[in-house]
Amino acid sequence: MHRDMYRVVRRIPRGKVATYGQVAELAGYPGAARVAGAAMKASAGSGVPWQRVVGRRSKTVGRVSILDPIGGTTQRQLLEGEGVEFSDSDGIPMRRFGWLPVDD
DNA sequence: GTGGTGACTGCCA
DNA sequence: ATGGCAGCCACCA
Repeated sequence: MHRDMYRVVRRIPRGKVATYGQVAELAGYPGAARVAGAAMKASAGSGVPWQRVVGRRSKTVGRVSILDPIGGTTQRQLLEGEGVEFSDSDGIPMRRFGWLPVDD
């Protein structure tokens, strides 16, 4: 259920980001990354910090950043506002801003 | 109940 | 390193 996704997204710490696949898995739908995405778009206005959920290959989705086709600009703004830094070459340095469910 | 679609991901060319 | 194709899972028609 989308609610499960929301629950997971909501527990992402401020200043950290998670991938769709990660959210899907934690929500109880391993491999259903696409579903997570669908849930995100549906979450618009649901008070869910969807901006903290990004695609693992956020840099190469058909030649462009996946963060652009959507409300990419808005999302980026929000994330930067939380302290997440963007790299022009790698998008978001998951190595540092990737959310680890353990350091919750 | 069957078929098609998608804010994804991973492997192959 | 970039571009394309196939596989996944849940939801809507």
